[in-house]
Amino acid sequence: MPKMAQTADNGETGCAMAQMRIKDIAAEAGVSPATVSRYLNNRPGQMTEETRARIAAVIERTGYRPRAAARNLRSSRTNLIGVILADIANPFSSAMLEGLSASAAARGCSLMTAISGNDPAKEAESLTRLIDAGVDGLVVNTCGGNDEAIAAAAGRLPVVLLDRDVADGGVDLVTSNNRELVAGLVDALAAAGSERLCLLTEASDDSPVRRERAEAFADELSRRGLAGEVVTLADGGATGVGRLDKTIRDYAGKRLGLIAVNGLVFLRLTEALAQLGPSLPAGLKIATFDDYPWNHVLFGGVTTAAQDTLTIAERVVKRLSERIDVVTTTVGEAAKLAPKRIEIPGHIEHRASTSR
Amino acid sequence: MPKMAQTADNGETGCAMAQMRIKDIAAEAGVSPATVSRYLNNRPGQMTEETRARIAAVIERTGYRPRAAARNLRSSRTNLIGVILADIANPFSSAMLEGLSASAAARGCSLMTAISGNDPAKEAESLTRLIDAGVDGLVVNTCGGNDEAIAAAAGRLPVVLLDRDVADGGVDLVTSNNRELVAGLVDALAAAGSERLCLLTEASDDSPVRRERAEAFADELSRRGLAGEVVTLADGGATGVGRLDKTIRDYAGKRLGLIAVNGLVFLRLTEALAQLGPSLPAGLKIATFDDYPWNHVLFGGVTTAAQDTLTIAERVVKRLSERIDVVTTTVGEAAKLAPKRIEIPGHIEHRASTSR
DNA sequence: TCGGTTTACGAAATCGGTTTCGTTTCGAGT
DNA sequence: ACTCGAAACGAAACCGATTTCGTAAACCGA
Repeated sequence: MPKMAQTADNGETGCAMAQMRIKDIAAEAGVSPATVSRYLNNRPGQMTEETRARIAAVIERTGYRPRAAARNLRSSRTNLIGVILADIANPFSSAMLEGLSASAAARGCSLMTAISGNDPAKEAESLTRLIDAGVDGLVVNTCGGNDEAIAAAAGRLPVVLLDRDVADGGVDLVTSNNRELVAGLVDALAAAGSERLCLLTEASDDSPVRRERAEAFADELSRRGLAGEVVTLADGGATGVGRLDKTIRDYAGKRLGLIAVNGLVFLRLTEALAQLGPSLPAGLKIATFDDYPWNHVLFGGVTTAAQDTLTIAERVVKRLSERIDVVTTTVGEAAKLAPKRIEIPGHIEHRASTSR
Repeated sequence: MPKMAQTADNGETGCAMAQMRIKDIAAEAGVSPATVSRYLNNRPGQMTEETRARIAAVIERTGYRPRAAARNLRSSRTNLIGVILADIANPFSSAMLEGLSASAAARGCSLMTAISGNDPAKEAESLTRLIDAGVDGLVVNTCGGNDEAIAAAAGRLPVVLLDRDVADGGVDLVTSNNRELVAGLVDALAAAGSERLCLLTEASDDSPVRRERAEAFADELSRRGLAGEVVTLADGGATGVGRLDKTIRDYAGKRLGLIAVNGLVFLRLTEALAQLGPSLPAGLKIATFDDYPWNHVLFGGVTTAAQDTLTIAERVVKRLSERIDVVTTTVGEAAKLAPKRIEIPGHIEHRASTSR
């Protein structure tokens, strides 16, 4: 015999305690739960303006909020977007997170975040944890080493890669237009009179982004007939700085132009230069990627290739939404979206470090 | 008449497609769904070692993963922790997020994050959105202006405040020991020979943190009989820098010691100093809060009050877990935990800016 | 006025786990 | 051998929404 587990006292005691359920609202408004549900999701099967008003009034009065868990179960949608970030200390990542948060909120979604700290094992764990949690889609700024796992995930639910691609290549990717940015920095240095250009990179950094920037750099040099090379610093410690130091000393006064491939390398460059003196050696010009707030201040301002993080975030969420909509709309395997590569233009902040 | 909606074909076709349900596992292992559920949550009602092994084998083989939404619905727990951050651009916040992420993951929880961008309206919206999503508890780094809403939330679910308190005061708070840190910085400056100290703050910053540091600063000065004052910069733009500029010029060569109340103020201070010259004016000593990576580099290294973000994060999650456990364990209103204020000691990074 | 569509809405199945409660089995005590 | 209590497990209710399907009323053109 089924138990009677309805709310016992339901008199007009305005005391809307102990969490209302949709059927309570329905009863109070004199309609069925189905109708309330339709109201909540304003579904095609419309209702009388009068019914709508009655339901609205009850909900307003009781402060009713539908339980997400129940909704998720039945509809198998959570309105959650999973985000895996490689390195939150990187301002690019934090800016990204802020942008993603805003764009997602604008679509009524919340963010579930995980941070791998550049550890592939953690990244893999985050991947399964977020998927198990039931996210509708996934944004991954991968640290590498999980390419198959990520590709596999992309086969099971919408995934958009952020900034860093996977080997396979069958997954959506949103990134800055690195070739354009590299060209912009080379432009700036050339205009400042640099005759020989170096792109500074780190040995441990074998990311697609680094490779792309390095290739673009080489292409750009040969296209303009400029001299230059890619200088790879040893990781951490004095060795790298020493190498850098040498490079700088070798060329000091010879119209050398330096580009740091990312903010971390720029930090190490700054340290090395600090040993030579607080201001730039004469004739040395500098530019960098990643627009840290400090770039305004160091050396009186460092010319910077700034990424349009807000737009990137927006496009990521937009693309993910498209995929999510397809998944929940399409019946079978039909209408699979082809993987897409989206490049967002950035811009160059011209500052004192590349003035004449 | 109830429909037969079981999985139709269930032959030994190892092809474990279309998402297994707990009853499929149960059938395959020759037990009831209840037993599988007990296995998944290793519940007190134990089972035969043999049964356990059979279930484990089936789960292993099929790669079954329980659907979180269903679990959440019945148990009304989500293993989700909501996090609201005021300003993700602040490295303190990103470090915090990383720490929270790790600590939460260690307890099998995921993070739902929202970023208010110091906008009270967004913060309020995030508050309701996260609560509606069903988080088990909430970590709030408030930007202010929502004190009653936050207090109200704390009455309905576990809430732990991060760094910034609310007016009411009835909510758990985890923060750095600001008095100790201020004392440490004053120590460093005094040891470096500064005779007159200024604490630089911003007009727009009326946060409890700023107040606490300012009070501690004043106390520390009078305790040691040192001269000094709190200097409030006008917001943004030249005015603030001008004010600062004047202060510095007035005192230059007079053993002035400056403390930036946070990283943002330090940035502006650096800008102002850059106008005077790339290295510190003679006799000027500097110290700051918030350990940005650049603090190693600027002025050859800036003495910094560093917060122990990892420990803070860990204690936040621990405290939140305690509250969550109480909520889900306790029957009635009994055993309410009293609000608690937890202070985590930080430490001073002594660098060149306060050397003799 | 009448068949044929819409439109508005309700009854009940459903999502996939968890939890309660009851039954069977098994071992120990006398 | 028989009772009793605990351990192991199954049947079925349950969480609270969504969704399907069916029906009655309203509408509409001929």
